[in-house]
Amino acid sequence: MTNLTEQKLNFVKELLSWFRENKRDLPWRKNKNPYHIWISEIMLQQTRVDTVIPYFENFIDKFPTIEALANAPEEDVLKAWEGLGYYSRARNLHSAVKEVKASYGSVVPDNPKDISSLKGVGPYTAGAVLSIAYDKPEPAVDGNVMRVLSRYFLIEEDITKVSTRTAMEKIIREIIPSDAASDFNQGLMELGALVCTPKSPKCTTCPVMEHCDARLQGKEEALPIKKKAKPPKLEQRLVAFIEGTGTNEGKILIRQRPGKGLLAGMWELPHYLTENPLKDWMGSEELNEDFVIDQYALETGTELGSGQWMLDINHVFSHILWDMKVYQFTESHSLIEKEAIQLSSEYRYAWISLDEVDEYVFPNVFLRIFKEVKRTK
DNA sequence: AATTCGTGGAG
DNA sequence: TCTCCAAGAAT
Repeated sequence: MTNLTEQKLNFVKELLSWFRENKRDLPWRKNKNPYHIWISEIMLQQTRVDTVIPYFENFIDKFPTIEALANAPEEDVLKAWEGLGYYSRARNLHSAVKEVKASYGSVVPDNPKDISSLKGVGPYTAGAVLSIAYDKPEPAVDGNVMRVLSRYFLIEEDITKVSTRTAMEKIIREIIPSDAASDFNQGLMELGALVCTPKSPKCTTCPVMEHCDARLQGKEEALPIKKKAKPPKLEQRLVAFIEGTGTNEGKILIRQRPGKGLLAGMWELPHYLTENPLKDWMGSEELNEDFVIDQYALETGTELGSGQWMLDINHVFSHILWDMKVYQFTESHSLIEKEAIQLSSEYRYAWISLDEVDEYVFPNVFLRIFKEVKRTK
């Protein structure tokens, strides 16, 4: 460390001092338990701190140790993740924890090679766990860090590019203090979260504002450079809220999605993508209901009675916008044997009462539909 | 390199 | 209401 500029040395000193005075009291900062740090880092991927806190506390309560999580059924793990989004994180975490139990004596690996081999652990998470839990001087470059660095050093590269992140990891390796890696990395992220915010950065109270190149040139609001994401693709979907008759009296029909892709393995109400999205649903309600009846028959070989509009609801994913209309149907009669339902479809089906909803894992949009239905009835 | 993975809060 | 986006990883 002989060619460090004064700008860099100043940055480390002021950042550490600021962090130790201003760090938030967060649940995963109560101790240095590597398992806890790991869980928090997975949950925090693309997810706000305030959203994560209750999930983290419940998760640690349900699965206090590596062994407890490794031994838990996947369904229980997903249930604890319900509503948090990006459900592959939960599956990968569960798989990785089993691997830690099997291959590392239930101890979270403390070196880059081993920890990076775990499912769901990428460059950021590997560095975060190694530095925060084990004080290893590894970079943990997330969106906060890239925003802070891009401003402080006036880096005008697109931060959505991998090459930009690796360049920043190189900068961190040059300046990360070997005796304070944990506080340094956390300090960078904390500064980005509390002071060097995306909009209206609070430069007047920033501990490193004096040498911040972006601020000195009045460019802090223009950084970081980030390519705009494509708008979500519109999908108009017709949802079937099907109430059972006979032995299914008082129940509704749900189905489980395939194990891969969007909302993998989650339960939902049956719903069908319209072929030609008509702007603002110009088609008639009758045509919509007939479409559902036809699609449902094709998928399950079972007939539905006439439908009735229940509610409209939208849900935005990162890349898809579901514009949904929910119709209520009653089970009419089976065209074929009930057991055949599962044979003609990539979905599994189940009749449940609304009171049993909490025994299955549903993505948020369907929980909202259930809540609305319960409120209305 | 570009796309696919959820959700909800802030302005 | 609309836009952005938050402690990213896998493919």
